[in-house]
Amino acid sequence: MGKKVTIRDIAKRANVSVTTVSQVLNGKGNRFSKSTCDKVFKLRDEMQYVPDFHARSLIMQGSVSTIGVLIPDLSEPFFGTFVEGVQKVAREQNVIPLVFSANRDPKLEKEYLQQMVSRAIDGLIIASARMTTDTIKQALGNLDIPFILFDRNNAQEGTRVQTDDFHGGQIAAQHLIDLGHKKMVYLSVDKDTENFQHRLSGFEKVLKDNGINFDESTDVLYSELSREGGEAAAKDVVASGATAVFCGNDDMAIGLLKGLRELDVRVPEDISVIGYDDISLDEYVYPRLTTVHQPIYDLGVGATEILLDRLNDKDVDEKVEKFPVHLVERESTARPAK
Amino acid sequence: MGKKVTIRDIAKRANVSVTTVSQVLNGKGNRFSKSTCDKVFKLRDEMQYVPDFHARSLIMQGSVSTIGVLIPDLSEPFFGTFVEGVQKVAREQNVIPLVFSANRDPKLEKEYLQQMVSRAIDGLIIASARMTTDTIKQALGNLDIPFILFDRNNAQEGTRVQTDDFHGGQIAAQHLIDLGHKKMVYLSVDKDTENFQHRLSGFEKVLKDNGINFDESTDVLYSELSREGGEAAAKDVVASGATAVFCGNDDMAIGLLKGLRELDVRVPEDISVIGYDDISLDEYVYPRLTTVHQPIYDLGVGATEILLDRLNDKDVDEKVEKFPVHLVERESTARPAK
DNA sequence: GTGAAAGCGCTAACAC
DNA sequence: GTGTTAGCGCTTTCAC
Repeated sequence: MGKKVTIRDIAKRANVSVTTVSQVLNGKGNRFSKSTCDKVFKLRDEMQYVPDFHARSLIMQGSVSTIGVLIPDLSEPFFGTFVEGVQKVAREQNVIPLVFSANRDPKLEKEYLQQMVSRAIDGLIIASARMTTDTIKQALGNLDIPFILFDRNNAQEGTRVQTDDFHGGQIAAQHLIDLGHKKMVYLSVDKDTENFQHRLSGFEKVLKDNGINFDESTDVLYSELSREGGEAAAKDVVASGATAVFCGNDDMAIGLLKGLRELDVRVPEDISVIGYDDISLDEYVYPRLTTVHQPIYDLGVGATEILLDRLNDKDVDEKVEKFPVHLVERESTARPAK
Repeated sequence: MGKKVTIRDIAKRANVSVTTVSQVLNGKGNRFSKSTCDKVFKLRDEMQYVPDFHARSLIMQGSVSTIGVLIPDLSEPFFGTFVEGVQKVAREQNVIPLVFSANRDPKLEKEYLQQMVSRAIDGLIIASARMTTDTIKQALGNLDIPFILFDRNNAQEGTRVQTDDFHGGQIAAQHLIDLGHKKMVYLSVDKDTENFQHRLSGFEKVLKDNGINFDESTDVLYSELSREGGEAAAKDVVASGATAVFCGNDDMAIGLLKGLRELDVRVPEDISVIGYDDISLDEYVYPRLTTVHQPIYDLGVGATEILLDRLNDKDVDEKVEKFPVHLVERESTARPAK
């Protein structure tokens, strides 16, 4: 017991050659007699044969079947949802996704990347702020494994899926202006990650266009990109004197909600809060969070579809696919108090 | 470009044999001259050689290095956190975790299981209510791949990690009783999943011991095990006339909080709510959720440690490791109104 | 209809 | 110090 059943074992028991077994089991058994086929199939079930993936893929290097997914942190629902999108497409197209969460550790990211390469993955989806296209290409060696970049990535090249962050920033600003706010701040993360920068640009542009003062040196607040970070920023937000704050993402916004509550600042009566992402939690915090919706699940779906397309036709050009964002108005924003 | 670099290519360029390259690269090169070693290392870097995992593991079937993790849904932070725990230990012990999220689809679960087997994983961690030990053993064929069961599992056998659900139920009941509640209901999922049943038993026992009426046919409310499910149950909860409700898990509790708010029922003034799990969100909902803490991350750590122990010494007995639970008192519970 | 043999990339005895 | 050789489990060409 416990010994792995091989195609040889089956062959022996069936009194046929390994070739026969292999062919029959792979549906290429037209040329064999029905009785032989039946015998082999029966034996496979009986002996619970499972083909050895390693041996198999050692030979059939070509057959698309595994993609790697590298993300920062699985305990964040944001990435979990993204991965679910990936898995959906993978499932449909019969490819196996290998998911690694690298905990934002560059060393680990590289290690996992190598792992995936050595496991002969056919393509990659990478979500990591830290990794540059160069780092990735280097880790990939001179193999030309196609990869798709996602979110928080400074990359200027490479195929990738994105949402329109600039427009997202605009949407947030317009909403706040429509409500009548005159003094707003942007709460973001202290890294010049491209997409947060874009959001700021869009936000700032609309403010300026509407003749509202916005000074990056004082009206952008920085904190950690997490609920804890948002919570910690509460007193800075209050100190800023703003009547509305645009948060870099929903996690920060949700943290901020808590922080403000503890300072006895009412949302949205005293301060309006608008987030970014539209994670499922937004519906369940109090007050329900107004936010800019990003189609996270769809991004997972889209990234995977693009990747799989490229795998099937290697010569598809590098491209950037942008997904639309939109406002989801809930209860954390309102007209400022007079 | 694009062609995979093999150990042979290196050997050729270095004018040595494949053995030499293999040995040197695997740190077993004491017996080779320094110059040879240097040459090989240099070439490896230059040519960006990455060993082929498949070829390698085809031979070294024994060397522990990959474990499979099968969970229901990655977008649930509960499981995400669990997996992070797994990854931590895996990282430390240099094993690679393959994570699959099967979306609660039994067919998919089986498929992924087979995938993992064919990828020659050395051990498994399975979190799935649906899978019985038999199903698993069957999917595993006659291989004796060690596996650890986790959460929501009806299994009566097999090594597994658990928390003390019975005690958790007792804790919840005691807390509510201490606050002075006399009429309580249990909101759970309509599946007789063992651990929810245990929680109920513990809850009920303490109530009865305190001379409080509890009738399973009327005082147990059922709904979906999700935030949506909790929300939907709000009116039933109100209709029950209870002053406190014990929820099967935090997701339900958080949904319930929202549902009650929409019904203009105040928590905890009108109704107290206590959850189960202690997911990180609890701090951020309003009111902050009182709950029974399960060490989710630690469970991931524990499960992995046990698995790895078994892998290193196959003869460890099947065992059940229980992790302690405790009350986390926040703001969603209070004395009932007079 | 069926099987023998080669070989995927690698490691590990065992020679020399 | 270094190379030869066999073989992991599988697929595939080609011969019978």
